[in-house]
Amino acid sequence: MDEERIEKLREKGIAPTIQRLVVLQYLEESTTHPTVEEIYEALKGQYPTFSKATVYNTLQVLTQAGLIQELTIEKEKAHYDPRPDIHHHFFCRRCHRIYDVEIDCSVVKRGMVEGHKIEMVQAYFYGLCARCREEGDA
Amino acid sequence: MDEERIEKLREKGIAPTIQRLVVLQYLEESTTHPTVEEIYEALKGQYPTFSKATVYNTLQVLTQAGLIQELTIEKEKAHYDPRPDIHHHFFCRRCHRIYDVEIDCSVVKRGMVEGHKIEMVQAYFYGLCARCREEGDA
DNA sequence: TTTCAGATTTAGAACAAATATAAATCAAGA
DNA sequence: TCTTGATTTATATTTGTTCTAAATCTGAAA
Ligand SMILES: [Mn+2]
Ligand SMILES: [Mn+2]
Ligand SMILES: [Zn+2]
Ligand SMILES: [Zn+2]
Repeated sequence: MDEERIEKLREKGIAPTIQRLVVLQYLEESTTHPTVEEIYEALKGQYPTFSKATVYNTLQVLTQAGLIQELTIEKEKAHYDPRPDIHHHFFCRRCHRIYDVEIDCSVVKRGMVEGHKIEMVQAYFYGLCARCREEGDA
Repeated sequence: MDEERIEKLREKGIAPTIQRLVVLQYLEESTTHPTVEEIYEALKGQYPTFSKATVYNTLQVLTQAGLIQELTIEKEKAHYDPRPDIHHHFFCRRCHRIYDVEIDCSVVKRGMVEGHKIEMVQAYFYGLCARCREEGDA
């Protein structure tokens, strides 16, 4: 059930509309850090009048509320992550998959770098992923 | 003199045209991690027929050659960094300044994370910079 | 129940960064 | 000097995102 999800939104003062619940559910069930386009394409069939503007609006609302986070790992388009906590990511240049990476960095924990107060962190590793490395070369 | 700069380009097989030298020099003398717009605005007066397309082309060539690097620290627009080596950055939400941050991360040094081969790294810290913190609050 | 007001959704226009295109210019070697 | 390929340039196009204004929905008040 999405009772949990409804509660999650209510706690942040966000009206739990069907559209918002569907976007949040899709994100939470995904592991790929999807883009707006991917979210929209996946959900538009399910809901006839569903609009891309709503996807943008919803993701903005959820991000601002700290329920999800936005990744700028690709220059061209934003990706979205159902996990709002600080964690790192790996982007494969071959298959374009985005992996979560579990590392804990002492600097992040300290909350300060060179006198600057850290409020958010994004760390992106780029290269060739394990899966792609096993297959063909380069 | 820009003899050094000419040599730098030649080593990478890049023809040292005036436009490329001027862009590279501007970048090397900057400390702000400028955008295409900023680079173009700063240089267009200096060179009458200078074009924004050339700035885009040049930055792409220099980035691919590994002479500079591109930062996706802001979703809206790319910033450019004369230092091609791995180092981290801090972005101030108040003044929008981008600071270099000198940290060395053991994961980066190892060159591997969870089976994925690391070829490049971008780590972005966001928050309130030292300068802004001293001044007004929030 | 009906009415109303504010929030939300929606379609499409507008915007901005970046890329693609094709003509003009340049530079080096024959 | 002529030729050829690389580079620059102006402009058009593309793409992701934001803005706008009308339509729709929802919940409270009458
Ligand atoms: Mn993640
Ligand atoms: Mn830097
Ligand atoms: Zn891969
Ligand atoms: Zn600041």
